[in-house]
Amino acid sequence: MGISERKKREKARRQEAIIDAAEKVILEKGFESAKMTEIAEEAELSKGTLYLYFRNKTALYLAISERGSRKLNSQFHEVLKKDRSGLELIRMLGEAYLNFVNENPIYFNAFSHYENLQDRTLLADSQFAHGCEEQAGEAMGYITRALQKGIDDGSIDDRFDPKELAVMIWASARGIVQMLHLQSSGHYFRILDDMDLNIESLIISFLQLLEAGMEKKK
Amino acid sequence: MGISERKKREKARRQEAIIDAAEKVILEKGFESAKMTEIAEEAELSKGTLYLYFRNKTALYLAISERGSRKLNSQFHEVLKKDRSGLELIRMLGEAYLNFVNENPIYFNAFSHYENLQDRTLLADSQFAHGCEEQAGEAMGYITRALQKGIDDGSIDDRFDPKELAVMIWASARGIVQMLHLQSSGHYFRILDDMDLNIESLIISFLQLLEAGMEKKK
DNA sequence: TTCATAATATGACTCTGAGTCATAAATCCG
DNA sequence: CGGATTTATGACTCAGAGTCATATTATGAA
Repeated sequence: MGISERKKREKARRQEAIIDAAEKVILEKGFESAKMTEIAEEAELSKGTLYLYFRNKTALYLAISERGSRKLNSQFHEVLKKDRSGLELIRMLGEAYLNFVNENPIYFNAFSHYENLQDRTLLADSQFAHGCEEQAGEAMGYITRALQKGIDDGSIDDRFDPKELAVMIWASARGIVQMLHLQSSGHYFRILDDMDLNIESLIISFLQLLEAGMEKKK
Repeated sequence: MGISERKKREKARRQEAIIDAAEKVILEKGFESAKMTEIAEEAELSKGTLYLYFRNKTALYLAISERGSRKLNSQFHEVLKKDRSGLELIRMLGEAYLNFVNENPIYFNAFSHYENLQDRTLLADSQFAHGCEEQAGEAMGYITRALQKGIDDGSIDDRFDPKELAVMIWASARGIVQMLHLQSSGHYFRILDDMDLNIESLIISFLQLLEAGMEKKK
C-alpha cells in the first residue's frame, strides 16, 4: 500500500528533522541545558509531538549518537576504498577519527553520553541503542579489515590476532581522541598546557608508537 | 585558636561522611537515580544540611571524583616504590589502574561524569574540580617518572619524550580500561562477545603492544 | 549561670523541566 | 459527506534540585 509507505517516509523525515533541531539546540546550550521545549520550538512542533517520535529525552540523544556513528562509519568506509598498505590504512582511519571528532564534537559528546548511561532500562528495547551497537560493530569491521590487509601485505606483524588488535586500537584511539576533545573543550587544560604539549603532534607520536609495536620485525 | 581548628576538622569529617553516604547510595542506584534526599537520609542529615557542605549535586559528585583520583594515585605511589625496570613499572602502573577500576567502578563512573560536564560554570571556582586536575597532574607525574627511569636504565627507547609518551599512555590506557568497564557493566556486549574475546587477555596484549613500541631497538 | 551572638541544622516551600493526557485538528476511506 | 483513525497540541502532573525562614546548638563575654 502506497499510503502507508509514504507515511513511513514522512515519519522518518520528521524524526530526522527533530534530530536536526536537537543538534542545533545542543550545539548552542550543551546536552545538559538543552530543554525538550526548546528543541520542540526549534523543530516548530509542540513538546507533546516530540514524544510521539521519541519515547523520552534519552531516546532522542541516543538517536543523535546513532547518527554520529553512522557518519563516522561512512568516513571509515571511504578510507577502506583507498589502495594503500594495511598499516597506512590504519593510520588513515586514525586520522579520519580524529578529524571527525574535531569537526563534530557534538557526536563525540553523544557517544560519551550513551556510554555513561547507567540506567539500563533506558537502553533496553531501544532501537537507537541497538543501532549504536550495530554501528560500533561495523566500525570494528573496518579496522579489522585494514589489519588483515596489513598482515597479508606484510606491513603488520602476523603474531597478532587482527580482531583482538582491532579492539585495542579502537579503545586506545578512543582514549586519545577523548583527550583531544576534552582539551579543545577547555577541560584538562592544566595537564597538557603545563607540559607545553601540542595535541596534534601527540597523536602523530601515538600512531608512530602503535605502528612501531605492530610493524613486522625484520 | 584551638576551637576553630577543631571546627575545621569536624567540617572536613562531616564532608567525608556525606561523600561516604553518597557513594553508598550511588552504588545501589547509580549516579542518575541517586537523589539528594536519599543521600541526606543515608548520612542522617537533612537535605538542607547537605547544601551547607556542597554547593550542589555536581559539587558532591566532583568530590567523589577527587577522592577516587586520590585513591588511584596512592596505588600509583606504591608501584613507584618498587625496585623494577622502567618498563616493568609502566606495566605495573597499567595493572594497578586496571585493578582499581575493577574494584572501584564507581570512581571510574565519577571520572567520566566529571569529564562529560559541559556546563563550565559548574566547574569554575570548584575546589573539587581543582583537586581533580591536581590529582590528574600527579598521576601524569608517576607515569613520567617511570618512563624516565626506563629511558635511563635502557628498557625504553630514548627516541621518545617521556612527558609526551606519558600522556599517550595515560590516554590510551584510559580508553582500554573504559572498554573493560563498559563491558563489565553490560554495555558493548555485542562487540566483544560476538568476537569471543576475553578482556583480560586483551589488556595483556595491549601492554605487549605498547611495550613493543617503546622498547629499545637493538 | 546567664545571655547575646554566631554557627549549624531543618524541612516546608519554590521552581524548573520531563513526561502525560484529554482534547482538537488533520487525514483516510467507504 | 461522515465516521474512524492517525497525528498534533499545550495545559497539567509530578519528581527532584535547590532555597530560606525558622529552630537548635555552640561559644564566649559579663
